[in-house]
Amino acid sequence: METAERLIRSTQDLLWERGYVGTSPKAIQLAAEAGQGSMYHHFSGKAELARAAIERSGAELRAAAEEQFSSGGTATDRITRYLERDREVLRGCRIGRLTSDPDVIADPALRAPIDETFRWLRTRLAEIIAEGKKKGEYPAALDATKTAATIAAVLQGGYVLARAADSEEPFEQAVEGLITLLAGVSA
Amino acid sequence: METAERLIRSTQDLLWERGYVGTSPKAIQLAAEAGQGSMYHHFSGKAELARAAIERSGAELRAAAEEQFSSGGTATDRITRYLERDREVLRGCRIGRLTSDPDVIADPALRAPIDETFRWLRTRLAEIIAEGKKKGEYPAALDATKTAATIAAVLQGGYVLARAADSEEPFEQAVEGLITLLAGVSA
DNA sequence: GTCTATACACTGATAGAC
DNA sequence: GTCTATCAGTGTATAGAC
Repeated sequence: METAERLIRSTQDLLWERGYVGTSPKAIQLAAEAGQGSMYHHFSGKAELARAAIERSGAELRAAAEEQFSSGGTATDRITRYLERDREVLRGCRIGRLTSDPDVIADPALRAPIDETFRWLRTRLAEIIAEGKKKGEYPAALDATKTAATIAAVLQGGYVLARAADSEEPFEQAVEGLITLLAGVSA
Repeated sequence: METAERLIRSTQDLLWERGYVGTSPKAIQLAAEAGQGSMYHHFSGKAELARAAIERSGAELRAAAEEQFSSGGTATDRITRYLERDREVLRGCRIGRLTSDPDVIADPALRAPIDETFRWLRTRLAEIIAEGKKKGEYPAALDATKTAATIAAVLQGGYVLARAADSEEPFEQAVEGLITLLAGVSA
């Protein structure tokens, strides 16, 4: 694998594991088996490398979600499949966890790919709910945008509760509770 | 105010603002207007000080939530009041945000007060839902524990979405979406 | 493209004086 | 209790050789 590619992937891993503040150029170089000069030849510094890594992770997250969204069945089927997909719950969300980092949120270049990813997710969920409304699966009065935000929030919040408890249980409970609530508004 | 007290409060602020990894003893001393020697006289180091600060923040969070929970009205009234309480959404949750920090999650002494706080919150929400079930406000089949986890998750996830978007909007949408879903299962 | 050398501030403490 | 001195290590680069 090329050096630049190894640097990006190592940064993705370290950002997931340690966050932005907790990730040093030195640690990236070590993980990527690249020297100082090599890293600074390919990237201007930690921020640019992080931007590349976050963009990559965002794209991967979107692709993984789209796999469930584009699978067949009713809107509820597709949403449920997305919610119940296998996840490494205790590691948290690679993208969502970065929102805790003040240096990420303060830098528009680093926040942008995170913003885009969640914006895409909420929009995509809203589209699926809107389709469900058209087919009579949900009442016409259901607000697709708000419901989509609720679904995205349950996942992100589920990760938080799970990491706090050092157990996947609260994540699973939150998801199952949401599925029950969604069933309650179904026609 | 006493020095130890000032140190704890400054640490609470800095942990909220910068996280654990991003908060240095020096920054704490500066904020608390205390010298090095003073800080290390009162606390063994950064970890012990953080523990005191997290415990304090957890207790404050519980007290603030209990204010809404113990107010009058139906279960839905009390939950809605809690969900719609004024919050500094873009700052995120003082406790929840710390779950992103690997050094916090790795140290049982630091994770414990976070775990306790969310465990209390989920239990308390479940009690209120159970009361609602007894009074016929919710169907007997509704799972109080799961629904409680969903509610707690929507708040924590709402913070994540809001910080990603640099806007309170997705938080508010997620909360409103949840309230609609809860109304859907109400009798 | 990659390497080594250098730099300077900051981190998280410890030691001992007052 | 608080202060100042000191310290080994890390963070985040830049400079210039190869």
